[in-house]
Amino acid sequence: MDTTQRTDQQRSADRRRRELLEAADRVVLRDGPQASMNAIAAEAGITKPILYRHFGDKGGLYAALAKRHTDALLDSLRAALDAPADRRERVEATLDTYLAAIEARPQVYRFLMHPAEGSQVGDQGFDVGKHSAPLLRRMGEELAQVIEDRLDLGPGSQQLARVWGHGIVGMMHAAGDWWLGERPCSRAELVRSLADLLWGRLAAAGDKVGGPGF
Amino acid sequence: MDTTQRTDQQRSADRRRRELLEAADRVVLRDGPQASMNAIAAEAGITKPILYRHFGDKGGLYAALAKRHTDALLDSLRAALDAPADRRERVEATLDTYLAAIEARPQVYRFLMHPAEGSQVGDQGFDVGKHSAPLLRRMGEELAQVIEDRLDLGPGSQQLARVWGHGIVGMMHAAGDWWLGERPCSRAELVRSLADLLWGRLAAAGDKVGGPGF
DNA sequence: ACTTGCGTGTTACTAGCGGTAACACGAGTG
DNA sequence: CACTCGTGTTACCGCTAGTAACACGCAAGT
Repeated sequence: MDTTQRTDQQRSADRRRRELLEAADRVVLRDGPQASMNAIAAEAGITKPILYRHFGDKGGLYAALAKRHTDALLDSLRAALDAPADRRERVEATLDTYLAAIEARPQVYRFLMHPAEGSQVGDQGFDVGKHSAPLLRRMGEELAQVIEDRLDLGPGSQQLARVWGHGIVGMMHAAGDWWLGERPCSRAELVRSLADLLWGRLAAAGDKVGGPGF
Repeated sequence: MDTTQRTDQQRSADRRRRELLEAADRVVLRDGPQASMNAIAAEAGITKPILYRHFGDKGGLYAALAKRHTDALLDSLRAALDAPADRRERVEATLDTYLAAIEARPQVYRFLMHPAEGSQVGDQGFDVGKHSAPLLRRMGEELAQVIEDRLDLGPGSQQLARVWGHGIVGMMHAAGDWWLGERPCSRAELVRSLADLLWGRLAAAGDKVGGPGF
């Protein structure tokens, strides 16, 4: 009841929670996102109700799990975005950081973005649809803030920055997802191609064959 | 055994299949993607095993359901992409077509892209993660083909076109998703902002405040 | 020392899901 | 009349998320 005791208990609970999260991480990374609560509990050496006491429901556990990876990724992206270099270099560094992250830990990435990847039957996997969006949204909003803070876009800059933030994040995400699956080129080439796209090479390219408006 | 009879039966089966798909469509659009096979069967006025005989499993039914909407969307996108106009106009028309589609039928869109949106408990919803990707991939590949066919990109054009195809589709998708949720601006403004981004306005913008490399 | 409370853990259960086996009716065919 | 074959059903399995109810241990209060 007194404060010190409460603190002790709280600490112990926090440690337990961390242990449970680490166990969940192992299972999810091994079995994919359709890992059952039973399996996670077993990995942690305890039984289901304890998991539910700590995380409420499966969504809660997933959210806690996702937050760890999400925060880590966002931290490294912020670092790349804040590096002292010119704009194109920073953009390329940020793209490369993101791609390096998903390349280094594809299981984590697939867990965050592609929930029911390995599922085939019952499929009560995590409903990541609900939770992967937040990651993309957070990245979009953060990028929008950076754009608005640092670029002079004239009137309507806030709205423009937000559109661009979400659009660029989506571009990075989709291209990265495709690249991770097919590996059609090196990471550096992908980064360069995307930066070229953002730098207007699409508009600047010439037409290939003659045609009316073409 | 004879051909006419087989044809009759096949026709009847196809009609039945269409009816079932329409019933499934109604249920999914009403109950969200976590609609149960039982509910779909009930809406169609039959029982589960018939559904399974027609579609194999839940994924099969979803795939058939998704294919209808996906094909329709891709058709209208192709039309916009092929319109006789200059490049920027075509890009804007395509973006606008996509956004108009998701704006007009947001339930369909959310079903295709955000599987477990309304789920809260058991959540054995469709695993759209597995099936939404194909839509984005198809759009990316088609766009890549168009880009490669019509633009003169110099050496490495095929790879560049594919990166751009998937990247642009991802940009459109993410921006559209965000826009559909928050409606921060009109559709036309969004289209214009995205086209501006593709036209290199990000690179062309000036810095806002003085700084070393900034 | 005895009881009271509380945190931690368990077993045993419910409700609902996807999916399937086994059976039943109806129509055309030898 | 028997025989198949398509269409439909009921009744079940195994699995899941999530929950009640009970049991141990340990510190505090009297």
